[in-house]
Amino acid sequence: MRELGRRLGIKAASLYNHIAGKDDLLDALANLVLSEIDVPLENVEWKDAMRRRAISARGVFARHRWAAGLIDSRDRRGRESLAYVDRVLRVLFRAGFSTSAAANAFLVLDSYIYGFERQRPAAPAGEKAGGTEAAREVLAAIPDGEFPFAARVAREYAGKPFDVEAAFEFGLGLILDGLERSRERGSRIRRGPGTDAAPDARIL
Amino acid sequence: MRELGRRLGIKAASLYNHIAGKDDLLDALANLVLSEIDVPLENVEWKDAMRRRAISARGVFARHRWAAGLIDSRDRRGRESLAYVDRVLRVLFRAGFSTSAAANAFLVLDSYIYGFERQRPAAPAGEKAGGTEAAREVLAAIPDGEFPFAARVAREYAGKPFDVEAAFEFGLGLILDGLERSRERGSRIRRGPGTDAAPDARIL
DNA sequence: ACCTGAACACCGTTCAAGT
DNA sequence: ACCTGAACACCGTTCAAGT
Repeated sequence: MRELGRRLGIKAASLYNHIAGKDDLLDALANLVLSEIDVPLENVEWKDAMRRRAISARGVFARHRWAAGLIDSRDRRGRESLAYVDRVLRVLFRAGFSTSAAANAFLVLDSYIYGFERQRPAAPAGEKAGGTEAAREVLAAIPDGEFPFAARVAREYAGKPFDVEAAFEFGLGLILDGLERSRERGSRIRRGPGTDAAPDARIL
Repeated sequence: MRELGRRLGIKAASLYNHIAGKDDLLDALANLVLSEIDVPLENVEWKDAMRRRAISARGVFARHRWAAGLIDSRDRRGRESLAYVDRVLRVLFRAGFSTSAAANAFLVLDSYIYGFERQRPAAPAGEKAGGTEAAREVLAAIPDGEFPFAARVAREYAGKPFDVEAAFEFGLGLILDGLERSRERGSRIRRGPGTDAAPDARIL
């Protein structure tokens, strides 16, 4: 607050003429970031829509390393937040996911998306070249002869850069394929003779 | 610090006779939590070992909601941290993962594990019965007629509890199956005639 | 060796006083 | 309507003084 005031050329106390408090500001910030994530709605297959959403979200979280933490520390009741959730679920429902299947798919995907950039050691420089420096530091921290497996990986990436985007899309592909498989499996099972499954209970 | 001192029946300043500072303490805490996660080494197939690790970690992060955030805000150079990474990689290497495949598998799995409990709305009470209260609050926050898809999910879980463990293991299964598939695909491709692939380059 | 009180440089926030 | 200075209740940390 004090720092923000300073940057605006204003005393911290004056901020309270414009916002209710720090929480208010952080909520607004979280919503702003959320609105940067793009969720295609028209003319897309669900898998493609989710892939594009995931990639867009990861980009945002890579640019603003604090963002993922901020968003899931706030609760999900702001308009922007609800609108976002609604858009994502809309895509899944339209693709035939049941209520619980959609909820699970959402949770699985977002766990991965939100967790990814947090896991990744902070890469100071560009995107593609990420990790090299971090790997070198880890390597330096490993005592001689200890932790050979960790050392092996650190040595690998101390040399060649780690392709962050490729790694993300590798995991994303796994998950999307898995969701599709379980969706098909779900409907196949339920479509057996004599079953008149409510669309609500197709999977899980 | 001041609060911690109070609980120990001591002034905050006295803490500095025992620890270097707050950062020191948080590092120790992160390592302590890490050591609670169990990574089976003997007589286990990699998939089983990773599944057990994941379930154990999720349990820890569910019990200590601050832990996942703490751990990935610290850097990975403490002994405990390195030992943990080393154990996990050892399992993967022994199962035939290449260096980069192991690194990717690790990153994908941990992104999911660390992201999961953060994503999940805080469930005040017990594990299995989680989410009901949260769902009701979300439902109450949705304006009439708006966000129909979000409302549909909220309505579902305002009634019946959300099975957190089942949801986690659903996603975990997807990812492990996907990793296995890509591992097999990897070795199949490289084992073609005339190829003498280094074990280091089997996948990705 | 360990504790204490006082102080320092910080926070976010409130509020009476100014314009 | 918006800003300011002063103050309040907090932080983590330092350090001379005590035992």
